[in-house]
Amino acid sequence: MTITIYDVAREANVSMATVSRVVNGNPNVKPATRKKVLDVIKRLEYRPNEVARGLASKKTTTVGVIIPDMSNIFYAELARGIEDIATMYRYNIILSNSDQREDKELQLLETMFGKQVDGIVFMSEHVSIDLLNMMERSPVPIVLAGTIDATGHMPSVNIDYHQAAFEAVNRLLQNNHKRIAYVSGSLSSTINRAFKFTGYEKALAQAGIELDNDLVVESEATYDAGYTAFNKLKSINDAPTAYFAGNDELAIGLIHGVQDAGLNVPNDVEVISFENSKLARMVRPELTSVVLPLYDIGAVSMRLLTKYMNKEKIEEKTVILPHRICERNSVK
Amino acid sequence: MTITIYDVAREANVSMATVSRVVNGNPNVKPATRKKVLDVIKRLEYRPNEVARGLASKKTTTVGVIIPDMSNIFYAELARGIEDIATMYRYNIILSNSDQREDKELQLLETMFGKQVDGIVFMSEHVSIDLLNMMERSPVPIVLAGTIDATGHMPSVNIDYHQAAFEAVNRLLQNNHKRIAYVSGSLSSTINRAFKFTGYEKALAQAGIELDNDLVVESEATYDAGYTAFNKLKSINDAPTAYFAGNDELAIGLIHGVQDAGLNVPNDVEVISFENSKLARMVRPELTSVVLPLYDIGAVSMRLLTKYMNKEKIEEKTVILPHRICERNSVK
DNA sequence: GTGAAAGCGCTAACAA
DNA sequence: TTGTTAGCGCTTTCAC
Repeated sequence: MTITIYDVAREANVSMATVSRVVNGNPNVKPATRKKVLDVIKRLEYRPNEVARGLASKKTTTVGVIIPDMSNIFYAELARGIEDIATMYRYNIILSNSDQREDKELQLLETMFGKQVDGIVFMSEHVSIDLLNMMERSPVPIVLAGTIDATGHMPSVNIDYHQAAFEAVNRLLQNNHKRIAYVSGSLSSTINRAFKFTGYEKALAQAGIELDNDLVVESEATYDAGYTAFNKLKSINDAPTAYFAGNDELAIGLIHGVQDAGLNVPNDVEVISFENSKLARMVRPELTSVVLPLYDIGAVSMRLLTKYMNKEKIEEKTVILPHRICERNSVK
Repeated sequence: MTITIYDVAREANVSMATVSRVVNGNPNVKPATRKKVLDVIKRLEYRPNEVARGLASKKTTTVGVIIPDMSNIFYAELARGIEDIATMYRYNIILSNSDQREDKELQLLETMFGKQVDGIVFMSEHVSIDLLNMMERSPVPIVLAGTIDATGHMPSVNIDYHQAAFEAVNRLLQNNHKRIAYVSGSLSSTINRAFKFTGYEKALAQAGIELDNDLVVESEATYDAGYTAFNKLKSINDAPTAYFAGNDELAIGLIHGVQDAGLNVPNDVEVISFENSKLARMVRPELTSVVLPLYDIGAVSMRLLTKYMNKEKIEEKTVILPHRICERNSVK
């Protein structure tokens, strides 16, 4: 038998409204009766039913988080930032994996609406029109974390990927490389295609180097793919002497490819990464990398969401966090 | 204006009970009226309010997951297994980080009870008495995933850590090592202390080697800690020639320590790990490791939980999954 | 096969 | 300062 607010009221000889008041910290309760109620609550081990509360108040203090893959270190870090800020603001999180499948993303949004979440943080490498339509008709605020909405309609938090990629490639250019490869994750990812790739392009153009499509390889964003990419590129004519890797795993795969070919990083081949997860220090040489502040992106997204949920005034609906390059030893 | 079951009923000229029946797939509805209702639902874009449903039915189809740190690759993998099976059974997941702090764990349980979750999957390196007491008085089933309950009262899924550690150390013994170090994560972790350590102990004893406490180093379970541990042990008298690492990060730190000291793995020093995450293949040499089936532990835990939630008969309340050693190149 | 009506446990006016 | 009373949107008997 679960005990309800009504039981407490009866035991304490007050109305349920009064119990509700003390439970919700409403100041309009005489200290004496507050104490009386609190005592009964403790004695009966009363615990408010948040579902009932949610139905009555139309607020569930839970937010939905839609993530491509929580076992991916990249997204796990983002999610941790989200969760930390969520708990700071007393929200709980319903976390679901979408595996980047649009149908699942759509269905997950639907599920979260049904569960009456107070808001949603959404992550994906590509936001389709259908998704955007659904989001714009959302009953609750949604913010995009580390994900790009081409229309710019949705609140979002990111870094300037284009500029960051530009700088990364420039860092390589600085060492006089003429043949710089871009080993990217999937180019169906908006960030990879429309921002990082164009940053790469721009840096080359500015250095007067013609883009060679043979030097841009699209693959999964994994260690094996990096390894494979190097082995594919090492034997082409005029092979690249430097690599811009889409993420740390790719970079490590690349480096091991180089080393297994009897070459040295950074003396024979230089590699710059784009992520700076804790993996970056777990290779020899350690990775020089653009630092993507994943945790912060998650945290700021959630903070932004709380502002929407509280109907606070929003200064920046599209926030761009700063980035930098962390110098280590994969680039001279 | 959100539209409710009542709106649908009115538009379809039926009672809300009938709408409820079609929404819930109750067969006692004439096909014609079912169709009529379905049409109205589609036209009005009606979406059932799961909170109201939860209040009325006393089931929320959501389960709580308490995890030490979701940004830790180890737990993230476990959580992914949990989530996959949860969605397979149409549950959603409320995920919260405890950072292994008992007060947070306690409070998180309380929160989840309040949210009326239908069940809980709990992970922690140490389950205190207070926690156990609270769990035994839980209104909903709880299963422990990859975590040990000394009393054996709670349902749980694990591997035989003791035996696995025993085998790992034996693998090293097989190569005639006499000085084998155990670089563990925190020994306040029940698994590390009561199972892996004793497995190590037993293997040594059986080989007639006396336990040397200088060779067991307790640290964080991180890359840096592994690196540091090697540097601490390399210069002691009769330094270890083989290492049993508590997890992959530790193992990689150890290996880089060895290499930075100008030594070779596995020729000068051998290292065996205990985890086999994807990191295991991202070092040179690749790690020989006990494979801890994290994803499966998560998946099986969740499956077990569904059985409890459905009040199915439970065959094994304490499930032990099989393990094995994956041979790669950090051990000869 | 369908409807009426009583809750589920709480919040939030509104009165007193 | 406290109590009364409607709901919140749905499920679930129980009749018909």
